[in-house]
Amino acid sequence: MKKSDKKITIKDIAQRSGVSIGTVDRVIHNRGEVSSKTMKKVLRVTKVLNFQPDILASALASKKKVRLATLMPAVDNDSSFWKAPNLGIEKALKEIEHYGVTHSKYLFSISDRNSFIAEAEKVLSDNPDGLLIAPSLQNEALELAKICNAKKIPFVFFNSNISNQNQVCYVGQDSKQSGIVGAKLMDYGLSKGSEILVVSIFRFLKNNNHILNRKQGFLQYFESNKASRFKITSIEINSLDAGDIYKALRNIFNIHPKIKGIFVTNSRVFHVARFIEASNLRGINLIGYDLTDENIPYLEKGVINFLIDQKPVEQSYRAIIALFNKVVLKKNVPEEILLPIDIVIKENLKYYE
Amino acid sequence: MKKSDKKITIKDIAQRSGVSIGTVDRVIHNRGEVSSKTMKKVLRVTKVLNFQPDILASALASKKKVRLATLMPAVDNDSSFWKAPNLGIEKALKEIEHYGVTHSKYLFSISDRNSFIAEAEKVLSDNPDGLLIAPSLQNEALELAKICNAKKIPFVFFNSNISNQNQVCYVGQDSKQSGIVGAKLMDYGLSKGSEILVVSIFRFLKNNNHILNRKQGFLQYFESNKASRFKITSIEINSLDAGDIYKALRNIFNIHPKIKGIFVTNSRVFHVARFIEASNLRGINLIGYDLTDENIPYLEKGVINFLIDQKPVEQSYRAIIALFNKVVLKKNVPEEILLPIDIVIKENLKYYE
DNA sequence: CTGAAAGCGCTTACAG
DNA sequence: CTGAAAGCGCTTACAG
Repeated sequence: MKKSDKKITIKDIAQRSGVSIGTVDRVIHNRGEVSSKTMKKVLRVTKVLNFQPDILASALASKKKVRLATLMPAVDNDSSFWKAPNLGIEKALKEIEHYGVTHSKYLFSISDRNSFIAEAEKVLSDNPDGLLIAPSLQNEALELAKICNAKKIPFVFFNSNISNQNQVCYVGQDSKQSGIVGAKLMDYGLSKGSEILVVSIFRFLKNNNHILNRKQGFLQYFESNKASRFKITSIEINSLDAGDIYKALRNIFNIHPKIKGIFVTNSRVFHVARFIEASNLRGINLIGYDLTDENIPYLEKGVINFLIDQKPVEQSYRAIIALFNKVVLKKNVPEEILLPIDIVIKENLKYYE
Repeated sequence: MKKSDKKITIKDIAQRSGVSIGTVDRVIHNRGEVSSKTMKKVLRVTKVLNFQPDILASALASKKKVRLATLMPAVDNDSSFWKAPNLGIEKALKEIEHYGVTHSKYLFSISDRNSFIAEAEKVLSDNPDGLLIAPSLQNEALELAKICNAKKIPFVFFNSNISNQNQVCYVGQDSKQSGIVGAKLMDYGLSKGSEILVVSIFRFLKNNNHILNRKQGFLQYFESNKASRFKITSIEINSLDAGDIYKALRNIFNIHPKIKGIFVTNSRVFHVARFIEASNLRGINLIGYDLTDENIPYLEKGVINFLIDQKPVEQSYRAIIALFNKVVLKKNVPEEILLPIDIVIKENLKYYE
């Protein structure tokens, strides 16, 4: 709190070291052409005076341009989830544009692996100074990560993660824990002996740990806590076609007509809500993910009881800032930035939209 | 997106207007000594070129110092709630210190109206350029607001609000809506016919709308939705003494032994948790506010089911930034910044701490 | 009322 | 290996 009043500048440290400010700049940025003797001297003074460079002045004087890029899914016509990250990216860019940061976006289709590969190639040929990746198609993203490492392009994963790829950082939710939260909410509201259904809907389920982990977390909660209270059934639907999904749900309800709780492992929960409405089912506890345009009306109507929000806007915002900190400010960035598992009901919805 | 590539500067607009950059600066900052003719000319060019001043360069060149101040409750030994805002204030200050912002803190005791008045007088005699106020003692804060208006000191309310005082902004939660959220969670988990207790604990209850509004929201939910499902009783405890609180609770439980749900309208919910534990009561649904050091252990143990978080760190952070935007950057600030009503359970706790 | 000049703290060639 | 100088976009006295 009481720090010395006057801001100390490279001028001060130049004087105290008996060199010119140009030399000070060289040692601060470690760009060589300095004798080890003066190097040491300057570094010492730097420490002693606790010099903090003024990054505003630095940005002003520097003509350097930094090019960032983002590779993420396009909004598909099934779910609008991927609209939100754009807002976070834009917000972050606005804050850092004064630092000479530019940005390009590359969009792939979440149901088309080839589109991922094509866009990844474009990114690589543009050779950005830093890359933001949503690795929703895990196998393909893994390949990309390897190439980035080879080309020394620092990258941040956001929304979902792949462990140990030398990413600068992962920004997103702990997917398994979010499943546990879903389970707790289910447990809290369901009466003893009820039957529960877990629904996973994704084109390439085996290729997406994010969704699998949620299911695992959900199941684990009941295994460890109250194995006997509920009977749990799971289905996987490897299609985004509304007809296919409807058929699969109708089929499972024919077999298990007494299901009273449904947990959907991603934003496709609205399909289940539609099914419930169309089938005129009553008293079903429905929990899913994400405040998408498709889901929100069902939360408001009470067909969906809880939506778990992953803060998609903040994810991309924080991810860009993390990349900026690493690439531009050379700051240390934490390996993981885990965002809250927000529990959204009709009554607190408007503060998350 | 496609904006003209080159950044346009006061130099550009000086050239295009046929004046010097000094003059441009005068009109941009409206500091007079400019003929209306050149004024108009320069303004026109400014619009046409869509000139955006570089605030980094501006801050660098300017020697101006801006003094902000905060008046808020000290941490009392009953609840640690007021620890959190300090973090938000510090985070904000770190981000804006390059702009020449300094800050002083003034702490009053939430149980001592005179201490508020004493600190308010100190603030006023220091005459800051902007003031952050937590108006927990409403009547006293109201007086202060009036004086600030007279002295033209812009101020932001945070945590709780007093309407129509010409504040720059209110940053905090919608207290009534948070009560509604509490009610919904109570409703969701309680079986029909249960009895509910609403507990308010505060030294000067009548002097704090924030807490009263929460209660009102809670009651309103049940009045409008399910009047008949539950029986609801309320008590007010105008003391922070643990003995007094314990006695009051014991008394109410003697009269209403079948209470199955308790809603506490502020961070003092841990008192009720202690009572429940000590009395060995079972199957009680307990909902309260704030992730304080006192409350968290009871959430973890399962004595408290839900805590509604008001994001105290973010509140103060956003409040300082709002003040900064208004005072330093002369930006427009929204009248209200309403933060989410976060629902916290044991399972998602760690992401909010 | 207006302009020229110095300076904020740093970076970037350029000369030696 | 090192220093002096110009410049980033803006603000601030100072002359006139």
